[in-house]
Amino acid sequence: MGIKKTLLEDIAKELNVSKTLVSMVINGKGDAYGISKKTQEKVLSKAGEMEYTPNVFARALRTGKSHLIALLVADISNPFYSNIAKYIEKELASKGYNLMICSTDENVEREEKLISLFAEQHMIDGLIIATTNTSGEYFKKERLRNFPIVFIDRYLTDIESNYVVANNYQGSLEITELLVKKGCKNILALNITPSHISSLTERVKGYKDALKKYDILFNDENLLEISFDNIQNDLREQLTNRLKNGQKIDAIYTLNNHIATACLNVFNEIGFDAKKEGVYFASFDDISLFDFVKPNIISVSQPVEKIGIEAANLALHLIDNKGIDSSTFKKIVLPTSIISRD
Amino acid sequence: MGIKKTLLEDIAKELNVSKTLVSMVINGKGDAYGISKKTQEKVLSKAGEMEYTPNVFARALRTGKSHLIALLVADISNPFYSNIAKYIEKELASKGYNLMICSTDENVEREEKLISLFAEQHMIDGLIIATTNTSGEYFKKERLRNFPIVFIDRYLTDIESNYVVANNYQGSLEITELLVKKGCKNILALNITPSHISSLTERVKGYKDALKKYDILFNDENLLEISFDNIQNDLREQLTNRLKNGQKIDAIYTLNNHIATACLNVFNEIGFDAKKEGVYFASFDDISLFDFVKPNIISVSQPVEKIGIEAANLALHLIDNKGIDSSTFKKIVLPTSIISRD
DNA sequence: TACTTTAACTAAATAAGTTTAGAATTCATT
DNA sequence: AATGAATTCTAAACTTATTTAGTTAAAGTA
Repeated sequence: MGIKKTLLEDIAKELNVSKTLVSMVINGKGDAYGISKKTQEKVLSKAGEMEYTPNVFARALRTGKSHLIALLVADISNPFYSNIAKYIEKELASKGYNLMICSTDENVEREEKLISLFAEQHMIDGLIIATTNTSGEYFKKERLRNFPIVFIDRYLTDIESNYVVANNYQGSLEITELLVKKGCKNILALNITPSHISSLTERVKGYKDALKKYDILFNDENLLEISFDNIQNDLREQLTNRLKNGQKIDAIYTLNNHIATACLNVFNEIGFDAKKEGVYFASFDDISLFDFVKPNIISVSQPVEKIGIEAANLALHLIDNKGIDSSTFKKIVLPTSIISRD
Repeated sequence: MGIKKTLLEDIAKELNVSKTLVSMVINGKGDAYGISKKTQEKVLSKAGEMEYTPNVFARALRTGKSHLIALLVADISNPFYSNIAKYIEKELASKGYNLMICSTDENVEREEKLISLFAEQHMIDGLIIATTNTSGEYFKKERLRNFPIVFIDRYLTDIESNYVVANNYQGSLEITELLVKKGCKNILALNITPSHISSLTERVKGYKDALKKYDILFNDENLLEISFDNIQNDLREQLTNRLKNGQKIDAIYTLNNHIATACLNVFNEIGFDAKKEGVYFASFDDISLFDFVKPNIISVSQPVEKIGIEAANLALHLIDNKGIDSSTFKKIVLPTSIISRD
């Protein structure tokens, strides 16, 4: 049946002291409560000897703190998110916090259910989220007021919030600019729909503004919206259609890594050789394997490590200053970098 | 300050019943305890109206069940693990369980600390782990006896355990065989060291047995052990050295995706063109992007979805049958498939 | 000596549920 | 009418910590 866990009371009995005292010492408050050095030592050594580990649930129940933070992302198998997750976890671990990672599958209902489960009932102390929600309505709930939430990757434009994001606008502007400088006049941008999320709208804006900057008229047929739910098929259809009709393309720019890989797949399927056709391939979001992929990929790389670390620390800051400070929102926008593979 | 949470007691007061009754109804035990249908309805509707959600800590404290399962892997940003994680999470969510994912960084101490934190103090109900440990000694601890643990990807040979793994031996044998059939006689295998983990030793065995099967003498200089901590540099050094000296190579076979990507990087660095040199490139572990990578990669693909689902269900099974059944261990070995890109 | 202060410690309340043992009411039976 | 059984519900104990309010004993002071 396994061995019985050591409780505070067991240590207390062994030493003929109260469990109050043991609790105080274990939590490092011995000095603050005036427990003698000798007693503190006795308690600590006995606790070690008996392999005491506190019951996290009893502690969380009493204190209201679980030392647990949740990370909600669309899909943990997306390397962008799994990399961020790695750094968040590392940063939190160093501060004594643990991370729960959950995928929402870009499903608003599931996202809200998870938030309700975790945050509203205070199972977690804080939440880091790449929201898939269209609006901030849900986050205005009374129950979520004052709950430490850090948005990453995407933020909601209709509510004030704490967030850590890459400079999507700037990155997109720069990569488009680079393509233009390489002589491109007809850059086909491939976006995901529904594309209400801030990161995508800003990338679109960056793309358009770069064109404007160089007096290139934005052409409606050069921005395709690919359905997220049926990405492969929809992309194949729209792309082949676009390649046949309309003005000749000199670059394809995918607005995230998800479309980028789908696009590579479609290239294979329809036998499109970007190099042969003289078409540049560019993508927002870099994946390390892009270094070895057949059509050279020019990409915007996001500072995933920085995003992770900043998000973790912002969450911890909000937890520590709950209530206080709640009127000022931290908005952290980090620079991206262009990786031009020639 | 946020709004006060609804408690069982609040519902009880509103309806003039005991919180015992409310608890029973909420937990679906109304019929079992003979609570009248009418009362049950009243309770449920009031609970909905007041947006009641149980306090997970109070519940976990009393019942000893947290409905939390932890997944420990070396590195959540490794696509192999993040994919498995995704399917485990999905499967668990459908059964009312939540997942905590943690990276151990292939660090035994960190792994043991996490197990101690989570499992020994029963923060979690079960553990799914791709262990980085050399031996099963730690898992023999009295405290872990009878704790539901499912090993994935790797298992320990010196203890009996429940595990879900791919058939590493068979997969490695098959891919080596394929290379031999393509005419390769000098296949350079690249392994990670320390390589005590079962998956790697079995892949090595599969590699050697395939050679034996075709009467090819295994050559010691054709199995390089690359240091995990310094993978890029060590690989560069050993590979360039091996390419210069010794018998000419006709294939390179990396024993996991980590070495595979490192190897691709080194190819770039040292300007090695596998295709030009007439060297096949093969790898255990498939990554979807391999489809577009420059030297064609022949790979062994593991059934990640299946591994995730089986592991999740095995963990749940162990949790449900704790104590019972503990003498028989489930060992699930799943078939791999070869992806030969020609 | 009597009173205050300080040091060192403890009993009991508390967090929010679940479970056990039993009570109150109704109904049926002799 | 009394007894037994079934139905429906509840008080109190319990889970394991933390925290509050307070006690005891020793030391210091007037």
